[in-house]
Amino acid sequence: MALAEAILVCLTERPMSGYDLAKNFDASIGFFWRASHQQIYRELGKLREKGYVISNEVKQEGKPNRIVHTITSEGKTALLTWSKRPARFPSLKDEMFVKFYALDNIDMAAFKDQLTIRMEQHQSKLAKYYRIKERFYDGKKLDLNQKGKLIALEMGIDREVQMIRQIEEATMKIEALEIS
Amino acid sequence: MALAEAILVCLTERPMSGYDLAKNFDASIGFFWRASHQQIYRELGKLREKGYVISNEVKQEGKPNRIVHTITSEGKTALLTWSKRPARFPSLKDEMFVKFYALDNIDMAAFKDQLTIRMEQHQSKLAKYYRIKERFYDGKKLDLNQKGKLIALEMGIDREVQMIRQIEEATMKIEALEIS
DNA sequence: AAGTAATATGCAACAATTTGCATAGTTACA
DNA sequence: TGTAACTATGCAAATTGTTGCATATTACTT
Repeated sequence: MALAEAILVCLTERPMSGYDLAKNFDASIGFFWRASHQQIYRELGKLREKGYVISNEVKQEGKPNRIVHTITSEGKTALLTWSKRPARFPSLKDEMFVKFYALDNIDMAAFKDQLTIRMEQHQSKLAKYYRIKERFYDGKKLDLNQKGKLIALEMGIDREVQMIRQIEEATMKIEALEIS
Repeated sequence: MALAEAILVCLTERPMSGYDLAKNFDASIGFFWRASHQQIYRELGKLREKGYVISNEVKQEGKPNRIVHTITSEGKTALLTWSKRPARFPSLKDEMFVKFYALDNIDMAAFKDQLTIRMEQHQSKLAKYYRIKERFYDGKKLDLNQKGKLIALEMGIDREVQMIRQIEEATMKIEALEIS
């Protein structure tokens, strides 16, 4: 249940509302741990119960009031404890691979189209990562925290590059099968 | 919910018991879609209700009886329909990356140890993949189904090689941070 | 003037996953 | 003779994740 920790990690940077966190997940830490706003709000409730965050309502005019969550020292302790526990081996789940296991029972033309779509998705993700890298990291003076994020981002870039190459290669292999 | 489909894919090869499927998931298709035996048994119940499999008890002496599941033509139709739907983009979740986002709030020594452990896990997974490739694919005459599995396996190998390299690089980057 | 997007929060239902337990016989080893 | 591993199945509870809905205001577009 690293969702709790991912939220706490975000809150070490600055106090945030659920909405802020959801945006942060969309554009940053969520590259490596996805979560919807519904999940985030529910988890924030649990974190408040445990005393890992305190929540303050901030009046806003026009818009609905924001509830800003701040990490407590208990929360920081919990983070440190978590950091010492070994990270779980990620369980990969990818329908695309399952389809490779059933080449003789699927619609091959449809599958090839899907591979193309999938490759494009990885390309647009890659482009997004590059934009972020350029905008926030290249040529900037970085503190320890930012350097860590940059390492993760570069690993993400690497992964997308690999996925694109892998799908290209797999597509060619499949085409070769069909000719023979 | 590709678990249902992953099971059906396995059953296209031959009728299997829940136990057989669980082993299959441990050693083959589960590399790309993990599932526990509890999940598999429950899903088999659903597949039976839908008429996608039929289940027959086979008497065994000494051991508990096996319940062998066979895919029906409805099941095969469902597989074909599924194959035409675009595969979901896999949502990656990796605690390790989350920890990179919190370098200034974690126990760095513990984290480095974890990176080492993680690298070893990828190495043993890689070794396993190589053994399977050698044993079942290298120098063998392969049908379409087996060729598809081999493509997936090679993508898996590629991914593990990348992960090992990535973690090595990341470890070096972290060490460089600490010296400066 | 109406529609859409963005801001901001959250409930409820459902689906999927994990974890722990339970049963029960067989085989192999020390 | 005990104990561990393997065969074989499954329930129950808890957690996590997805989908759909609901509210309410501002700002921009058609």
